[in-house]
Amino acid sequence: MENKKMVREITAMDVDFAQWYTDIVKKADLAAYSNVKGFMIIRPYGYAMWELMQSALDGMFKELGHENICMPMLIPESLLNIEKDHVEGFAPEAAWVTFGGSEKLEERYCIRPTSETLFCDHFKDIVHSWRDLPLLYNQWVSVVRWEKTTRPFLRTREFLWQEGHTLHATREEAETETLNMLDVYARFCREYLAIPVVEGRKTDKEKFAGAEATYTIEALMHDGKALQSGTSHFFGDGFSKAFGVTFADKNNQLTHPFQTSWGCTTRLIGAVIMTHGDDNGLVLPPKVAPTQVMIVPVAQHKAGVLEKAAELETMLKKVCRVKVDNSDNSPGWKFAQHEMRGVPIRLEIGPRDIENGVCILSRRDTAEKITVQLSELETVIPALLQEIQQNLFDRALARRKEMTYTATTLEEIKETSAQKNGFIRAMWCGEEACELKLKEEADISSRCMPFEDQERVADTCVCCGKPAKKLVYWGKAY
RNA sequence: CCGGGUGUGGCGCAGGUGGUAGCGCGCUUGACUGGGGGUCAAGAGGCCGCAGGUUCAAGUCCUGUCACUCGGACCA
Repeated sequence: MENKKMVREITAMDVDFAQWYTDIVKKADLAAYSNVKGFMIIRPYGYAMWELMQSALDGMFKELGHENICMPMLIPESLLNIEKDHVEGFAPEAAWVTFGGSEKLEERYCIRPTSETLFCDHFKDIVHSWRDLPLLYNQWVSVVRWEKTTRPFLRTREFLWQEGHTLHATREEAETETLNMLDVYARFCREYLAIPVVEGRKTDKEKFAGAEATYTIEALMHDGKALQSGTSHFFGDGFSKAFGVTFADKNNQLTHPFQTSWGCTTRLIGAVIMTHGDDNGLVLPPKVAPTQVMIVPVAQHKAGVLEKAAELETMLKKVCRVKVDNSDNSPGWKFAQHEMRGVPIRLEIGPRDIENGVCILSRRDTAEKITVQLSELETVIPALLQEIQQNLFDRALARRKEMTYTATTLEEIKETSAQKNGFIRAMWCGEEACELKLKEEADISSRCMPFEDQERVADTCVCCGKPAKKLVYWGKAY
């Protein structure tokens, strides 16, 4: 058995979680390193997950009236420079194009790190009247940010994402949009990824460059570190003013519209891995598992076994994403392999089962095995997939609760941070100085000011002792 | 960008004080097998990350460099 563990070559999670993560990404063949430093190749299995996420999210966006669009990849420097805070925020990680063919360009182009400026420049041309609003746009593209350290899915120099950009006639409407879209993300994480998230507002220190307010969903990983899993920004009319976007309102007054943007990325794949995985590898929520049921024939050389497996596959295709593993490997090898890749249900079928008209279903999340009549599969499997989906969410939520602490004094928060990883609920006065001090002394940053759970756990700031304004979730983050 | 670690067949690793490159797994061929990574037999596969240097002789010592990895700073 020792030997078999070595063959599996997955480091145990509790020994070194970060190492476990990078190992499993490679072993499960989700991604590979490219020859371009800091860039990642998303392999078919990982990309299939992304496609499932993409299609679910896109459906949610469209239901709310958003349309897809595609902007250029390059941003003229002059355009990027228009909004001061924005350019300062992104300058440190901008990548530049300076040549076109053999000719040095008059003006260099930034490879988009985000597309607010491009959208504004376009909005300026197409918005004239209140009748043109709102504009509800989204694009599925990749962006480039020259990160110093990279980690597959969590931080790479190029990543796939969607960025929604909307323009509204009133402040209220734009604010509502910002919060609605945050809620779409939160719902998506809960319902599809089985990841519970804390919705809240970022402090000014943590907000997006150029935004008036940034809202976030924060998830908690297996090791107690937080992961910012999606953001939604309210820009006010700051960008419109800077870019000269105007429209004639109902009173024929020239007015600057209000803007939002929101995005989530392939980082969500990392979130799924780090939220649900275990010592045997990935555990995928059924809704985003490329293969939901893997049929493993046993004694497949015997007459009728492969035929029966294929028959079941055809039947089950109507109710789930199913595949047969009829490769040459031994059944035991296949079991381990598909567990490592996180397939939610394994269906074992062999000669004995066929005789009895049954098969065995094995759950990835609990390792539980049940014997099921073949005639009942079409109803049992969808129900089981749903149960697994729910169980993963419940489990993750329970773990998050266990790893959420409360602190009221500086000593207490330092001690909690030193001993535990997780969210720490503590009051805050609103001063950036206290955020900096907590980073310095307790090694934590503010994750968000949650919408819910604004319990007044103390009257004074956990750091400076001045009157407290908000409850903040603090933590170590990826 | 700063600090630690690691680069040796496809993967995981071993190779004190320099002296003909090894092991496990995988792979190939065949046979037996098959309900948790099976067994036997016979094979194939390596400019030891890269570039210099020291030496009669470098995987091993020195210098440089690159890549990966962990942690920090910065960020989705």
